[in-house]
Amino acid sequence: MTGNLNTVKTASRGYHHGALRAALLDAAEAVIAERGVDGFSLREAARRAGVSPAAPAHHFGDVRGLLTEIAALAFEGLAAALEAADVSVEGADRQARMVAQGGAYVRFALANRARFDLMWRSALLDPAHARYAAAASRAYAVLERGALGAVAPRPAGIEQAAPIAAWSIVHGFARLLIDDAMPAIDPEAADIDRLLPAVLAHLSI
Amino acid sequence: MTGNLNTVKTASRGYHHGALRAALLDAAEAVIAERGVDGFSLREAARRAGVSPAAPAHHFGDVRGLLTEIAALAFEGLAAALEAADVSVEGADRQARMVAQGGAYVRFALANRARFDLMWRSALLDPAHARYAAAASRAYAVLERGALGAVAPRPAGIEQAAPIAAWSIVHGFARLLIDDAMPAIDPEAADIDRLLPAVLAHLSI
DNA sequence: TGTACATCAGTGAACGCGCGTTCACTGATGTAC
DNA sequence: TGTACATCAGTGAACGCGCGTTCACTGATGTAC
Repeated sequence: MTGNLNTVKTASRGYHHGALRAALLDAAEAVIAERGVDGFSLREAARRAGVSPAAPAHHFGDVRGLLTEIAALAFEGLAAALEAADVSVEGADRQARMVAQGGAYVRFALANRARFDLMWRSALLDPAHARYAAAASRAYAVLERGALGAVAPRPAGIEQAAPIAAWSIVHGFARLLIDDAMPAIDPEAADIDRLLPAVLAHLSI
Repeated sequence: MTGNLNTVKTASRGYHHGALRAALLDAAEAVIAERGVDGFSLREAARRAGVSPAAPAHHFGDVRGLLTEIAALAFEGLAAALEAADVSVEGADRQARMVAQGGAYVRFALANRARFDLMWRSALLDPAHARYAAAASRAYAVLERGALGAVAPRPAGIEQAAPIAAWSIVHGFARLLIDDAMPAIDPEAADIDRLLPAVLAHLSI
């Protein structure tokens, strides 16, 4: 958790909270970060926001609504991180842009483990949620642009193998780290900074 | 689910079941396949095996024990699939072996979605479980051998970037498919058979 | 071959738990006139 | 500027639920002699 990203103001708190929606999002993010996605509960989030268990319904409908909102915010954060990485290598060739974006993708996942986990738990999310769907496809569009190059003509053939390959390798690397599948490597340490470029070097776009 | 893999015999069933351990594993696999990992419950597995909710404890200790056993079986299945793929391309070059194993990896994941999901849910599993740990590292060893080549001298440098790159790309591709992150692609259809080689073509080992 | 007995693999009722959601409600806010 | 009133955002108690595990128990099995 990176803090009260969603809290606009801390109200003096009478009967009406004033900024409960944001407070609930913050609390829920904290619960997920501490206990993992499986350890999340709506009641616990309400408890931390200092509010009755029935309160969240006014803002999010049900649990799924709250979780999907969080996933949407996470996708927006990922898209922004990818875009920033792309801007930072303006004018470079496709391979360089891909490496820059790939690094941003993995760094985002490691810095937001629980959030990243939630993003892909589709069983818990509402696919009809507009903001969520928009954010997810925006993130993919940014990634695709980086991998294909802004001016590369889209081959008329089947699916885009190049961006899928790029997405797959960074996603797989991030997931294996997050799921503790590579115990020899410490995700917190500088290992990643050395290993990631070496891994991405095996990808030719 | 591929069926009663674990059922050795169907006992006539008196007070003692006769093959309850295997029956519980089968039932648990069925529950996970139907309802997903999050939808699993020990009671439901016991119910399906026709047995009291206290019975599983005699064979697996607790839920974690049962789930870890299933994950261990899944890792053994994955290792076997990878090995079979490797044998089928005996003598070919590293790239060809990598593609063969990569295909086997993705096919295993798609044919065993819930099982594959469970394999990486480390929060639910017991890392001290001997069979599980052994099966997981065996699977990785097979993959590494395929990616590096049996005779390739291990570079004395840092971590093995090549096998990690190969693992990452196939793992990422499989996960994105399983998590419904690529809605344009139907994991069941022949799409995969066309797309996967094109994706793996971007990986140079 | 028969018998005593330890061990094993089940039972089923009960435990306490925390959950998401519903319900009738009430206090606060803000708008129309 | 004051007042009536609709709407909004909370309360807190209660609902029913299914869960994993514990417990004292009992029926079946198999082994020693």
